[in-house]
Amino acid sequence: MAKVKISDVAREAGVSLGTVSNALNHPEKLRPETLKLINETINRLGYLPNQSARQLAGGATKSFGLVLPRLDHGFSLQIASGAHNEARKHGYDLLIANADNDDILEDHYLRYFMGTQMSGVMVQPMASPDWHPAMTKMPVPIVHLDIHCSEPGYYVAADNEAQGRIIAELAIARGAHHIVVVGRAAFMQLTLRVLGIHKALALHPDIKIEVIDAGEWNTAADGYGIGAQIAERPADERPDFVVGLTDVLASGVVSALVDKGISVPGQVRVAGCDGNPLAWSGSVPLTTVAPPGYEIGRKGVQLLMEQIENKAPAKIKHIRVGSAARTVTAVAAEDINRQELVRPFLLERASTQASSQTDATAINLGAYL
Amino acid sequence: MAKVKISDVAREAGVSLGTVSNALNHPEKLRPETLKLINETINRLGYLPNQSARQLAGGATKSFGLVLPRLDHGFSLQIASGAHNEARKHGYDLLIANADNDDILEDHYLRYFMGTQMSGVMVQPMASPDWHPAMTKMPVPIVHLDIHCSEPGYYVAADNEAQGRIIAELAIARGAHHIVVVGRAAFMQLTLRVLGIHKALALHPDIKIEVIDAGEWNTAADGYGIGAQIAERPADERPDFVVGLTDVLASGVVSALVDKGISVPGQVRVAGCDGNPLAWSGSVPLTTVAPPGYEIGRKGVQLLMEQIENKAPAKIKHIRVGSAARTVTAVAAEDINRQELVRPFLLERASTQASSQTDATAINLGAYL
DNA sequence: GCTTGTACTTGAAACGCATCAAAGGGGCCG
DNA sequence: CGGCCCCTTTGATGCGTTTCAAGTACAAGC
Repeated sequence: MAKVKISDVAREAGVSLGTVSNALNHPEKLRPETLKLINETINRLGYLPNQSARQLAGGATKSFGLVLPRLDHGFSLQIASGAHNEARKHGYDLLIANADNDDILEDHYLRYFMGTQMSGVMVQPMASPDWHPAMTKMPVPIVHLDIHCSEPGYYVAADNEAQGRIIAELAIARGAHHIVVVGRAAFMQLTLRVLGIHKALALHPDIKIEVIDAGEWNTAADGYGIGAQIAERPADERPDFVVGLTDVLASGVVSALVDKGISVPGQVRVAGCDGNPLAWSGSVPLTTVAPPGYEIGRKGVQLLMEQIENKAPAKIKHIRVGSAARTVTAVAAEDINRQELVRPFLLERASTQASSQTDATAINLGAYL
Repeated sequence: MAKVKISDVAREAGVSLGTVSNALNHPEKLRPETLKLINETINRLGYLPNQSARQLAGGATKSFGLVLPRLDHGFSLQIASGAHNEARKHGYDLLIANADNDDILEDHYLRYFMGTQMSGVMVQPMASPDWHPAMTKMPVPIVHLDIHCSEPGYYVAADNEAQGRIIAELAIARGAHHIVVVGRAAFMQLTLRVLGIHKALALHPDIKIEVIDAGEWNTAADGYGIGAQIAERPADERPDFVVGLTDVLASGVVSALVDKGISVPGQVRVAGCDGNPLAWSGSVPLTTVAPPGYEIGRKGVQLLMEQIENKAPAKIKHIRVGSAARTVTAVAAEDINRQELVRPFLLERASTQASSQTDATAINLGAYL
């Protein structure tokens, strides 16, 4: 089980140590026979280069780190997917760490990546990174995703506030009088969505609004619990519009309401945020605002590449991806034939996602609205 | 931007290099004042230990690598989640790489992790690892997830065949005459599910079975396309039971059928596999077989720990997680009140997942059946 | 045959850190 | 006051690479 190292290969192949190294990193410098001989020896011996030593000796490797707050959040996955594809396009590896909704872990992995000679690091932070300015002065390019930093630094964010506004305007268009927002707003992004909702509703003081914390995990079960609680209220205290800050939450709410005999969207309308594909397929699609996660991941890597290639000290650079609020609101105000809007969108989205062209916050009108 | 290293900290703090190293790795060996002084200096200078150098000098670090075929597959996420929690419990980090359905990438990341002085590596392989025996003889503990290896090596797998059998038995219990299985069976796991279906149906030669490839990505849009195709068949060539090898696929199929005016489950019943939470919440939950992904990830890490602690050369060790086929079939044969089965299960699952007790393949009976 | 050039190959010097044997310092006992 | 022991700190050594200046061999040109 003793690990075979480069010197073993060299000895076995009868060449020098540096030559084996060249075979690995600059094969064009070697005579074809030598290269072939070395490669055969490598395979025969089962040699695996020690990445740590490579990184130590050679400086940064071509790989990026991505710290995500949670893996089971569809939106984070879209980010990961976009980042992955863009990174591979540039010949970089992407390593992902799950911070598991834990500030300390997030910080831990961040430092870990920083110290691993990664070429760059991306985070989708749980809180504003402003409280931790140390991170922005690191010797490794870093990009914050899905969040706005006031401090200097790179970030690319979706317009979460716009998403909230869109949802609120939908509610207004539907004649809502009492809106309940479900979700733990402890996450910056969700907070901004709530803010957007409040702002849009500022012009409508007659509409009552209520925010209910859904517990730490924002699961379907949490949504179900809150839905059940809403269902049990007397009719006049019951909202006529529920916004799940997350598709999974919204979905859970719908389950509970339906189970308790409340008609959706007859008595209560429900919408979510995230654009989870499962949410808008099935026989009864959920209405949902889809932030352009794929695009955010993509742009994040592009920003990283930019920093690497210019080697310039990170200047302030903010990118804000898509806020098709106007377009979408116009659409929402009309009464759409679901079949015409939803299905093509479902299909179109799947294909644009593959070709990664999508740039705007999109909305999908489902049947619960 | 020059990186500050351990010697800078040592000089600045007026102590020796080894002392700073001790502050990082064996703080208990230092006098509290010294420790405090060093920590302050570290923070003041913004020192970040170079992980590569640490690993090189100190041998393996406490971290595991996990290579997943895809991130947007709910099941893989459950694995990641289980592995993550178990790893953290032992004080290990978990780094995830996305192989993006690509054999070459999978191999690439595998080698990468192997060479990074990871303490252990896990893979959820796309194909049988038997074709690549080199990997099983590596100097790093490795565990294969969700797959059966005939070769010596460690693996922990769900009984995919049993899942297929369960679905098939459900179909039989529902009186199916013509079953269509939707999905790309190129993945080992899906192949096994198909195999299970075939085996269960072997006793029922009167039931017609058909497998339709859903394209490379197994997306909702793929499912929608196939659903549409099914809907357009003349009634007598149309199946009365559709199995999506994936929840997302099944969900897409349902969308298409409903859109085309085919009643579900009136004319066609639909079921999926994976146990995606979104699939079984909403107003119309999807029937789905849930392999114990969380548990697989957990057990995977446990196997890794076992290898590390015993330091024994990897002996053959196979773990097969859950196959509650009998129980479930019995349940399926009856006509269940959805409210009683589905909702409690939804809630219960969410909580057991948190406490990671779930061990068996479970099934959720939805409304499309 | 000698020079110049070309095409490879060599091996020593980092890379930043953990380790560990050894040295230092202080307290206690005799 | 010397000896001993324990607690703390030191710094040289090596981890497995990459890199690069220096070397070798061989061919072509004169």
